[in-house]
This record gives sequence, C-alpha cells and structure tokens, in this order.
Amino acid sequence: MQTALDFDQVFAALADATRRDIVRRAIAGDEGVSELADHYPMSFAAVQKHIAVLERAGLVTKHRRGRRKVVHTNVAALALARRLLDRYEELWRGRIDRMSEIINETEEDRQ
Amino acid sequence: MQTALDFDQVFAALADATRRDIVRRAIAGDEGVSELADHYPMSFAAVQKHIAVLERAGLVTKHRRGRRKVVHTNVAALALARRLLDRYEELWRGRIDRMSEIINETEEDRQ
DNA sequence: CATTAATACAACCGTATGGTTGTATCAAGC
DNA sequence: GCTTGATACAACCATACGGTTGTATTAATG
Repeated sequence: MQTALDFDQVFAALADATRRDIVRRAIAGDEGVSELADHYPMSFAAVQKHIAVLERAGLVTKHRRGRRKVVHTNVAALALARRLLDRYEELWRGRIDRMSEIINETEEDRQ
Repeated sequence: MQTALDFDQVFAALADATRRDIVRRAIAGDEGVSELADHYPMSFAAVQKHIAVLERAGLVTKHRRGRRKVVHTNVAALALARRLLDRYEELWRGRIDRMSEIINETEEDRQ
C-alpha cells in the first residue's frame, strides 16, 4: 500500500524514456506486463525490471486481471512530484515568504 | 546556451536530495559554488559535481559575480518538467482524446 | 490435474554514478 | 606581477543501474 513517497525514487524512475512511456501507457490501465513489453526493443525481463522500478517508486501498481497482471499508473504519485516542482516555481515567483520553512525536503509527505 | 532539454537528464538531476536542495537555494541566486558547498556534509568537489550535473541538465546556470560564480536556477527548465507531469495528469483525466499523438516523448521540445 | 501462458527472480556483465583526494587554472586585490 | 581565494578538472574506488539469459513460480483452462 506504499508508505511515504520518496522523491529520489520517483524522479529516478522518471529519468528513463522507456519508463516514462510505460507510465503513459499504464494511464489507460489495460495492458499486462508482457503486452507492455511488446512495445519495446528489449527483453521481457528488462521491461519487467523497469516496471518493478516504477512500482517501488509508487508510480504504478499491478492488479491481477484474468491470467495477466494489469499495470496501472498511480496519478497521485505523479501529482506529488508535480507539486514539488510547483513549489519551486512559486518560490521563484516570490509568492512564498519564508523560503526555509516551505521546502525542507518534503520526503515525509504521505500520499 | 543549452539546446534541447533532455528529460532523462532533468529527472535524473532531480533524483538526488542534495541536488534538489541546491536547486531550491539557487532560486535566490545569491550563492557561489563554495558557499553552496558549505551547506552539505561532503567535499567541495562533490558539490561542484552535483552543480555540474544540474548545469548539464539545464536546471541551473553560473554567472561570474566578482570573484565567485553565482549559481542561478533556471525556472524555465523546471516548468518544462512540470508540464510533462501535467500532461500525464491531463491524459488521466481524459481531457485529451488521442493519447498517442500527444506525448510521444517530447524530448525535442525547446526551451 | 496437467499444460501452458504470464509473471517473477537470480546471476552475471559493462558502464554510469557519487563520493574521495590531489592538482591546475583563473581572476581579484594588494 | 604575486598571492590567494574561488573554481575546475582528473584519477580513482565502491556501489548502483540497465541490460542480458536462464530457471522457477503461479494460476487459468482444456
């Protein structure tokens, strides 16, 4: 059920084009691991590992659906990552007064 | 002058707490490399390398200011990263019709 | 219940990453 | 123009990462 979201893991997971593409495809949430794997020019096991990275980061989840395991993007995790970037921008625009208090590595945020 | 923004590099750069903290501090844009380095429990060279990673990703720039080189966050790059996440969320909310056309790895976006 | 499609996991390999120390360059200031 | 504060860069090390192949587990289905 994923505890605290770890920005290190989230951003590291997003730092790979294949994984971002998996995230995008898994938004639809209708493909299993091997179906996803078919889209990429690498082994099934490699894609499986990519999905595992995304899963550990909390960006996707797997749900058994018949004999497959369907991969589903966790939009909440994406939203949290986006909000961190938002706050940097707000900081820049000067909307926030006390810099130090706001972003003290919000690693302890819960989703 | 930084050409195309590479999401791999941007997200990889953000996948480290020290670097995110540097990004945050460099929003103020008033600290040089060694001043930044003082905040972290690692060698000056290590921080220098972190800044180099951020610079290569286009997230910060350095400008000579007196005898120091002041580090300055490039908010535009942050905004582009945020926009990618935005689009995933929009995709999820079903606001966009033809999935395939929209996010085909927008790596070729210019800033 | 035996088969087999689908997924998981382990071992391995080359390269990248994050840190270190040491040396070199650069530009202010005396 | 020499000194020195500030930054850059190279070499090195341990560990993590992205890929491979091979084997094991799981659970629908005939």
